[in-house]
Amino acid sequence: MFATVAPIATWSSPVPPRPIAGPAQANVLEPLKAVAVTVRTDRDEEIVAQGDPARHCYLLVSGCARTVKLMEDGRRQVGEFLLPGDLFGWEALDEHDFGVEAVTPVTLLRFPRSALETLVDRDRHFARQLRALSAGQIRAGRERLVLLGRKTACERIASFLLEMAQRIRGEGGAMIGLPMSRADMADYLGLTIETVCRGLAQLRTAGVIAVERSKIVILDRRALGVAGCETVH
Amino acid sequence: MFATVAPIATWSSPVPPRPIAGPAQANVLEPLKAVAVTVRTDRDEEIVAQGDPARHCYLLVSGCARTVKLMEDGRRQVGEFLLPGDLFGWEALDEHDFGVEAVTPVTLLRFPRSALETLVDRDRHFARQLRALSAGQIRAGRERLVLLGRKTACERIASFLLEMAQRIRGEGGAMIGLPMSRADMADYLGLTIETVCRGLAQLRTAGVIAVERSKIVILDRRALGVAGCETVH
DNA sequence: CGTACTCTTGACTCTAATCAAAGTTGGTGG
DNA sequence: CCACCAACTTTGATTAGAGTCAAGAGTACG
Repeated sequence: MFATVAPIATWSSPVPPRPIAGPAQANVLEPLKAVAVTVRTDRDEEIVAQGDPARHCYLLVSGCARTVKLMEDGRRQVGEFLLPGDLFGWEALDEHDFGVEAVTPVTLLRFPRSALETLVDRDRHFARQLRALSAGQIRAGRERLVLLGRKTACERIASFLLEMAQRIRGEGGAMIGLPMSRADMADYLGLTIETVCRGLAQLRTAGVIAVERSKIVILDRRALGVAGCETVH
Repeated sequence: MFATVAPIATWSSPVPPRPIAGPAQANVLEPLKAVAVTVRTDRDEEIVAQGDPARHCYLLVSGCARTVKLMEDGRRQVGEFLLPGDLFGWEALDEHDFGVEAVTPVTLLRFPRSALETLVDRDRHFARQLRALSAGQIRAGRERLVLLGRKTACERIASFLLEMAQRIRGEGGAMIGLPMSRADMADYLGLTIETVCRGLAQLRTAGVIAVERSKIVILDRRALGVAGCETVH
């Protein structure tokens, strides 16, 4: 079925906030790479434990990771999904408030937070990029507040799919391969696994998307935007 | 009743992330004050409209304000409450994604975002402070994600009271005067007015707090922390 | 003193969670 | 290569927590 679905459209929306280490920016991180250690991790392995002393920062090179906060009774909230080029941990104070776990096998660069501090003080250009990164994080966080505080289950799911479609940007067209399980999606969206399934089913029935496990095709981007209460960008 | 309630305790928790313009830091903003305009606004007046071009930043001097996102159908999410010393708007890209409204009559300093950019580039000390501020914002935002994504109504309310108690730090003891209405609290916590009332009533019945309109006394801080799922700091 | 507003409480509804069970899929080993 | 197993996903039935609707109480203000 999926092999026969033609690419529907290329994105007309503006470029998403670009990761700090995207192709065009890779050079600004060069000084850090000198002191960086490459780390490889298997699926579901822990990269940073919640509460770890925050000595290091991480730059995700390949794969997908999730940041996680676990409550004492086991309730779990996924903070964000990290994709290649995403930086984690520079904003820690004394310790990492969220843990980091591999969603797929991942490769990361690990370097001391002090190295980042030094670079920021020395390199005005890098400092500006880091500022832009912070601003993007803060704004994205606020968008999540609206999602978690005021959107319905189905709206959250639609918004999530749009976000992922923008960020993953696979080879061809509107098909996206979601690296994370339904459980991860649920904990990201403040829902349960079952509700995520039902929401996807509802969007499928409405003809907005096609779903097959982790592969999702956006059939009607406009309708998905409406379903997610995303004002047209 | 409230006049007879003795102060219960002083806070034993660590200092909260300090606003950038608190007494000790006031000096670093001096260069900005030269180009700043003082703005005064009445209760419920709009200070920044959602979607305004982001030419200015604001430093709240006195009173309380809320940042607000309105969805097309009228659903509302309060992003944060701004208290004296809080900075708003530096993180905007092209436009302010949230509006700002006065909760009480407020005084603010308004200055061009470009002035902040300049200061940041020139003053390493200030840049570091701004970085600390961003980091604090990001961490606070993540805490909110857990609150909105995974906590029950009553837990959200308990967490909120603790946050406000820390930030407002009134003259005497455990009594806090909340400047915002139940509606503002509800939109901050992703709840309805009625649910906020019921949650407060529940905490009152449990003997954890005393409530009278906007005046709230924390009778049992430990129990409130437990009710809010706040791991002991 | 009256009016308008906010807050509180009650009754009922509805969305999403929970509990339960039946498909799917992919990986492993025979 | 195929069968089996464990994990994940999907769907269904029921429950619970928060939302909605409604009415009344308390306050602040003119």
